[in-house]
Amino acid sequence: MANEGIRDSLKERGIRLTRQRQILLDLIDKSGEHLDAERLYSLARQEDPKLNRVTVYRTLKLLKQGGLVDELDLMHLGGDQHYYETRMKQEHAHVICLRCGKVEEFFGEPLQRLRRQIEDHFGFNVIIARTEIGGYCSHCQVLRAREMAVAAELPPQPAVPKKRAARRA
Amino acid sequence: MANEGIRDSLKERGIRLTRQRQILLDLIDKSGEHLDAERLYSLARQEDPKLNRVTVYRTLKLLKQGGLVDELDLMHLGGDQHYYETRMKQEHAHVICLRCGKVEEFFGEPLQRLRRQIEDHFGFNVIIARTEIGGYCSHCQVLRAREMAVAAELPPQPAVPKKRAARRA
DNA sequence: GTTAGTGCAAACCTTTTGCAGCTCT
DNA sequence: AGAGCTGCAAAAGGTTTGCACTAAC
Repeated sequence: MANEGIRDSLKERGIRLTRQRQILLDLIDKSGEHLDAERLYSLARQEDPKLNRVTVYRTLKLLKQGGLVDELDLMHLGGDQHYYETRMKQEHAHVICLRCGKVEEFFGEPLQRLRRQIEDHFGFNVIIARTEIGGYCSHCQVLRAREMAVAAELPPQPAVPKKRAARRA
Repeated sequence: MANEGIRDSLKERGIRLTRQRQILLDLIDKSGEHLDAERLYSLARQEDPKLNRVTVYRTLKLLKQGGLVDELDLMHLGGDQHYYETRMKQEHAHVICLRCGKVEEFFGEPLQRLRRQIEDHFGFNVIIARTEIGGYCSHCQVLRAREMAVAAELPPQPAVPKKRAARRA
């Protein structure tokens, strides 16, 4: 278990480390991807089928308020849900491909510089910074160019209804 | 009417400029604040009481897809709705006070620099960048310090239920 | 006269709340 | 025992969709 930082932080504030929270904590902590509540719920149920969706939301809220996880939108590409990541890493921007949905992380000095400038300029006390960048990754740029060329030759396509996520069980 | 840029852009793509859209366009364009759909709807109804909320959403989607407005979250301080602003201005970050809710805009070279670095680093084609910074404005920093001091002396406060926005009509 | 756009109602997805019962300490 | 948590059901908030009617070109 690698999430001792989080566990300690919770204990200090008298927050109980229940079985459900341990499951969720472990999942968030060791997941490579950016999980949303529904995905986290579905993973958690594999370990405890009784665990309720509401508990997932309550736990996420707790962690968010405690500054232990960051909440992301990832440009709302997958819908209006939120995504979560542990707040251990250095500040970084999320770079989201609008075509394939791949998410890259960018670390670099402009982020620190931006933070510093805003603190200086406004006398602002920065607590949390979120930078999300949408565009096309190198791979999708060529695919997209091709798609555009084809679309230009064809009569206007009948719009395919945007697929929504499957109704939850 | 100052929104000729938007009007032209719509016309070029054969999108009709209906009375409803003109109302909404004018409101978005000349509003100083960051409007959400509900606020826009309420303003629009003052000019046309028959105008439907759905039309507001459809128009916003249209403008967003056309790259004519940017969609913001403003750190979800006021709830999970989105805010909109015309995309005429130079790229800027939004700086939101987590206590009083005031939103400042920050223009500055770190933003351009960040964009450039990401394009170079990933070979990424940046279409839209969104930076939102939460923290405490200079004014609220002192108020907050005072509040914390008081809270520390008092027994734990009974949590006041978070007021949700009034149910829509 | 077409085709696109509107209004209405109803659905949808995501998240929150109320409350009774359970569980850590 | 007592505060804190959970699960369940139900609601809320924000947004989208289906469809018949209307209006812009």
